[in-house]
Amino acid sequence: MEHVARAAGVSRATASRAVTGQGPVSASARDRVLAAARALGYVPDPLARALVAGTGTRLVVAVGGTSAAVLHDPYVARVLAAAAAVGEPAGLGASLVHLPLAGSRVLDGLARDRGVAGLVLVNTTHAVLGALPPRLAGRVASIGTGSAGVAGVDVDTGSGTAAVVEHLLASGRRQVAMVTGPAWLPCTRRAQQGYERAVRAAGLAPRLVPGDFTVAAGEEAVRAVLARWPGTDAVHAVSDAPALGALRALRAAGRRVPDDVAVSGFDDSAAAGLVEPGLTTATHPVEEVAAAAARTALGLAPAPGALFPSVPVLRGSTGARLAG
Amino acid sequence: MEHVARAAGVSRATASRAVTGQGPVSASARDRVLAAARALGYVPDPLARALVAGTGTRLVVAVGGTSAAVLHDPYVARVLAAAAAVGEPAGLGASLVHLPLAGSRVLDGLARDRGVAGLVLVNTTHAVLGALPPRLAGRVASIGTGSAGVAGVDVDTGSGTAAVVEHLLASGRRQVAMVTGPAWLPCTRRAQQGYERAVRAAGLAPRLVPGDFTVAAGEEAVRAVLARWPGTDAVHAVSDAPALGALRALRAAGRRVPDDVAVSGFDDSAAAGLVEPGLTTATHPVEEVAAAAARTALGLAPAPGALFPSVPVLRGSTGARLAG
DNA sequence: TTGTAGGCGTTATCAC
DNA sequence: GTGATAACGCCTACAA
Repeated sequence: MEHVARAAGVSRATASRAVTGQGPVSASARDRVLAAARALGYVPDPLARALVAGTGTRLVVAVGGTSAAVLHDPYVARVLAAAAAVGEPAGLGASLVHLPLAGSRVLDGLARDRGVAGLVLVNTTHAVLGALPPRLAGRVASIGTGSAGVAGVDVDTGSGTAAVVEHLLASGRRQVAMVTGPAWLPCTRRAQQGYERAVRAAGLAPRLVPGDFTVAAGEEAVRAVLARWPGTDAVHAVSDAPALGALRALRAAGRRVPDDVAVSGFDDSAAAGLVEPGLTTATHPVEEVAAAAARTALGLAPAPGALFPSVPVLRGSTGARLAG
Repeated sequence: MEHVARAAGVSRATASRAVTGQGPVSASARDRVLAAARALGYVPDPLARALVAGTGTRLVVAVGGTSAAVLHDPYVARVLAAAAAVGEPAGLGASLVHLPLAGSRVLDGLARDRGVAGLVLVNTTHAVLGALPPRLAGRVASIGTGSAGVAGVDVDTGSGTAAVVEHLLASGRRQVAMVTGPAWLPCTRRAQQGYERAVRAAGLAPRLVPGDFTVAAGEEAVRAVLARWPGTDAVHAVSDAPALGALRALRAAGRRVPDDVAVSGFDDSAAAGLVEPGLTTATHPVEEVAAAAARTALGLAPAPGALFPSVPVLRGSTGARLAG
């Protein structure tokens, strides 16, 4: 910038004002500075800017979970990529950290780290929300559950789930079980409530089995379902991975899908359209949700007022004839 | 750090030497500084460090491709996550950018941007390697094709592919076609050569059809294969996505897998184990490869001397009895 | 071995 | 409207 200022015949201060657009600058000076900057190929140093502004240079995506294995989840990778895309224009990178269920050590470290520009919480628990250091205030957004001080950005999982379950019921299923999310994760409650609402509206009783976001959990849950309610004719899972596990376990148990048992999931992951039969699920804009959370954490935009929509995607696993 | 130094009764310079481990410090002074740092919860500011060192704060993952859609590829997301994991301890974030096939504009911008600590190239072309600005020298690593000035980190796709194709041949297949990678991507040549080597060793002629890393390309390629060589009894694809597409297209064409036609892919993606029949493929340590590239770009480690290994994973799509 | 002083590139606060 | 000047937090000659 020294060079730019000299080339334009002004001081560094004026040059700075011209490139940032902040503060008073005469039109002629501004034009000369901008021209010089372009000619010299000047690019402002994000570091120095962040240093003086005290804002940090990276957007941290912190994922709650019982083990660091959650960091390998494809969904988490999508969120990270979306966060990186939001930060890129401003020269901000994205980081990925695991947040143990009961530990504010990581959170404290993040709060002290001056390199942290913003924090996006994934799989947010009340414990995390409660342990959030005050220094982070205003720079945090949560995908899912929010709180008084933390903006929550989320999908209308309740309606999305209810719509999928209603499809199961409309196609004649009467014994519909659900593989729920882990008990420690509050935002999966809404999906569960959507299921319960739909099932009760049809005059049926909910059949809940605990699970999580893994294929293995879906397999195990289905074995539990079949043992407890052998007549089950439909299984809905809190996300696609356990639904795919359910598909496998049902097949292993000799049940035909969708003839004997229908299966549905949630998220419309890449694999949902590839398996045979295709997995009925609900889609929602993962990248958009993550980007909105990232922008909110960075103070680039206010938290969206409404929930992002979730719409059913009907495929063969529930007997639908629509292509996958 | 001011506080830490004062608490330890030394100057800022000594405190700095103690925390960085660089330069001469007496043991007693070092211990006092470290103790004080811990007590005060001191965390060095990565920004200020990078500013004075001129090293940047983010690790950029640049992905070559005909369109920005490559940024949504699950494989790219895995690479980004691995890069983020490598940078995290040093307070470095990761960024994701698209590199058009024929454009050094992006590369030039990256070279000027002082926030860039290192660059990891994915889907590297010779054009990109040739257009690499000298200012980036020593801070770049490529996953796949490298060059004189750019460290290449890669998988032994040749042997991995050959091993999978040999499995096809060993199980009696005689008309084995391959869906190759895009012509502009040099590193997929090695996979193709592995296929050709295996096929020729069996006294057969190669049957090549161009494709890319998408499901749709696999579907289209299979239609071309069946039109040209109706007797085809096996299809190997350059990666899992086109292999899964091949699976679908074969089924749509009324061919049974694996009875009529065997199918194999490469990468061992998440979906490979979930489809029915399971997709035979070759696995390799994507995260390790990406982490090695990231470390190399950051100067944290020299480029690995040998190729990372790729080993076949046999599943039902080639008639293997091993579980998927 | 230690302290002092200078600088990394930028923005913000003042006088002018 | 403009130009010095002081930060931001850290590292590193250089001198002691």
